[in-house]
Amino acid sequence: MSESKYNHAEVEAKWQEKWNETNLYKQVIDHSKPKHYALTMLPYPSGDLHIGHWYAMSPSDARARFMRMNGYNVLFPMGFDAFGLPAENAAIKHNINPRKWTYANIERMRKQLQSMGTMFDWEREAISCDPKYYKWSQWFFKKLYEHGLAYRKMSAVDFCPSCNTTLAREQVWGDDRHCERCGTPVIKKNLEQWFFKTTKYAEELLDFSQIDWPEPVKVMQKNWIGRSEGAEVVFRTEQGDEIPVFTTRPDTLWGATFMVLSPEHPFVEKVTTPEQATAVAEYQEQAARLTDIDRESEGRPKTGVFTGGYAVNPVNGERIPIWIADYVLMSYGFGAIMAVPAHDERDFEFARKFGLSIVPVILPEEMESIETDEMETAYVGLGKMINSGPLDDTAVTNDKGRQNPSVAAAIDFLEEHDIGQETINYKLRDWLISRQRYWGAPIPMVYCDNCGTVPIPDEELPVLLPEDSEFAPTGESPLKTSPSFYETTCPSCQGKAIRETDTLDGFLCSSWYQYRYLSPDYDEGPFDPTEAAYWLPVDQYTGGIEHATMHLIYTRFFTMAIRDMGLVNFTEPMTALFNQGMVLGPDGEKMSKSRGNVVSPDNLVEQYGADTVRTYLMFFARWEQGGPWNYDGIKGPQRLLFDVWDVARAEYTAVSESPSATRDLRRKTHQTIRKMTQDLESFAFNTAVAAIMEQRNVIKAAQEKQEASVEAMDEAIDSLLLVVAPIAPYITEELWALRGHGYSIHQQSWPSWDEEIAREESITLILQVNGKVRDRMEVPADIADEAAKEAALASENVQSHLNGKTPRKVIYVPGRLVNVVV
RNA sequence: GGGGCGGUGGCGAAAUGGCAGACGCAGCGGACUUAAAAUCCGCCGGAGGAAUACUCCGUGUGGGUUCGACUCCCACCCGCCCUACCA
Repeated sequence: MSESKYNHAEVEAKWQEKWNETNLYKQVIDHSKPKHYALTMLPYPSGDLHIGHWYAMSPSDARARFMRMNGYNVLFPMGFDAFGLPAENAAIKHNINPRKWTYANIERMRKQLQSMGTMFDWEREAISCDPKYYKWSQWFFKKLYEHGLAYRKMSAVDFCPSCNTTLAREQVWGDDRHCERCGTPVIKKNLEQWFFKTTKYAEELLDFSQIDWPEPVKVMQKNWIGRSEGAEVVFRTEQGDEIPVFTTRPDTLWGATFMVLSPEHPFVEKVTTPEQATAVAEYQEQAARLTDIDRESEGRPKTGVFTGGYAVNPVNGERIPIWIADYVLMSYGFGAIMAVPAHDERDFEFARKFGLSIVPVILPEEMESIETDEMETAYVGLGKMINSGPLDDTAVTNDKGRQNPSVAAAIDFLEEHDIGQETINYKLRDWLISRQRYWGAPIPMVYCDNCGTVPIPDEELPVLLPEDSEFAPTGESPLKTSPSFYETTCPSCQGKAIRETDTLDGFLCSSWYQYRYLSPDYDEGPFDPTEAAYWLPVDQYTGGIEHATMHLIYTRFFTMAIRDMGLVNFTEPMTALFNQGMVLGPDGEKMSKSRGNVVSPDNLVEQYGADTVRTYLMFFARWEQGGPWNYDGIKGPQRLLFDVWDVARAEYTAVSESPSATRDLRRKTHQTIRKMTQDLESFAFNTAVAAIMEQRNVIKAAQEKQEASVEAMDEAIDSLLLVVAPIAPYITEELWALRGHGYSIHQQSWPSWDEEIAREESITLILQVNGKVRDRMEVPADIADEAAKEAALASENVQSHLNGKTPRKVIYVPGRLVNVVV
């Protein structure tokens, strides 16, 4: 049929050049069209693009192209999240300056991204390690500081002894609490660190009413934020120090028979008696040596030491011992608990082990009395309060917080007596943003003996990374090796001062990249307000679900914070989100360099061409599902595109034209347009490709038979090219031109369908008896209810399965089936 | 322990509560070819059956709702991922 085969290398090179020359993908403000800001998560420039990048980006690109053909003015930018650990570790390994290494990678990856045939507007590219970018990351840090959202404090942080750096909570992985990068078990270390007050927005972050995000992401964020309703209760030591605790069960307060402090609790030294000092110090040392896995694994027997000190239970004046134990974490609540062994498993185990007293204060409904000695485990169920003075007999239900009568009564009691109050506690912690690393944006602060902590004035931004610093980790911040960097003068008093030598967490840079894309060269502010007014917020975000609890919380927090500064006028950065699944390695495991199962697309792209690889990636799995990589099926999409090439170039004549053949072809054509529209709208790329294949099959058969009209064939081919264009942009552009249409196919309108033409004339009616298929027959699609039922009862097979019984009920499901019930 | 996602042919998968397996891959048989590749035609969940007649079984397991369940409900098993002594 065709003389020349499709040469993907030639065609792709040709159109890439033409697209560049003609600025086909330049995206500018156009008030005559509705805007659509399509955003896909930007990559780390840590090497080459792997198949996962293609899997994430080419369907996103197809969606953006689809929106453009549907009349939207689409912004679809790309950039590089170029700061942070992955880039730096790789640079260290290759013994080359992180900047040179990063930019070399960016060069390569940008080419690979272009070869993918994406419609990215490269004039909007933003690179987070570029001084003109991080100037504004630093500016935002200052803004957060000025608005009381950034503070510095001494803090025990997760520390990787191998990478020599602190880690964010999110960078500590796995059951054994290991370093995300190198797998080394994490230890604790105390350092002075900068934090952002993410907790201030904990409540608002729980409100998802303004966003159309996948349910799993919302649930994961909700769990991550971890809201608990309860009470803060102030206990007092015998020395008179106040020790507040958080509890979700203030109704068990009368059963608090001892207190437990975290070994790192600041009051430990104060409450410890001289006799116990040695034991306490030893225990603290031992706890500090343990990694969190050892401390936090649930099956591990409880350990702890008595401090010798006592506190007073504020509700009943009981003198209760104060212990320290590593099952109490400094990082949650107040780092101290009231222990109610009768009604908490952990406290029960601890009390039994160390012979501490157990006082039940909840009587289970079905019991007359509850005896401590007979308890084999803590009782966590419902019942009524006992041994609780004025609150005795209050009902205890399973409800949370004030919904529970006993909790409500206890809170009222606390507040009346001024010993505590209702509180909500969150698992969410403030965002630690200090990094003892070279490859990040320097934190723009100086420390002056006279003036204290002073921000760098705006006109002196950016604080540039020094070139003369060591960048390999030494345990100290690398910038401490550069006196020319840290020795400075105080912006306030002009006296000698020292710069902050830590750098910003890369997640800060990626919290606002969607804003920098608007105007990557703009220097009057972080983004051009004119661009922002038109494009923001992001209409459709796409990316992996693995970012559910870090990036996607950070960027929401960031946007809420800058909204409160008046920098933007919306709350949510991304209105809609779609999560694609992950392409796993061929072994079914997550791809990683350490596992050696990373798949490069380069060979495939060379052999099959970008269009085929794109089409295959969209076909090979449900997009939100992903799965283990294999390319066994790539021949399918390859044959599909070869066939498209052949049918679109065929000289077609209708040898024996028949109206019904024409009608059949047109019906399938319009059905395909409808299906493609619905599927691309809903990210169902795999069934979209299947629909193209069906249309291909129909067109091939029609060309064979030569019965459909030339007009119907032209319509079939042209609309096929249009609906395939977002998926396979090169081959369709070439064929569009070969068929004599104007440049470019990607600027055409999405084809519309006619329901009348798409409608089926006849259907296969399924005939069931008692829900089992017994016969089927071709009937007109618009068959009436009665006619369908009659036809069903007339069927021999149906009659034979009725065994002479009288139908009790006959159900007709229009267009589908008749079910005869006996 | 908590949470999320999933379990359908040899494989990837499809299916507003309505014909389970669309669309592909691989495989098998045939055509073309000196041969292979490519291409084309046919078959392709299991069992019985000469059969494109028909029948039975079949979407992790067991129940339930329904005229009808891959789909909804309850209980459980398995796999993957996240989280975890969260007071």
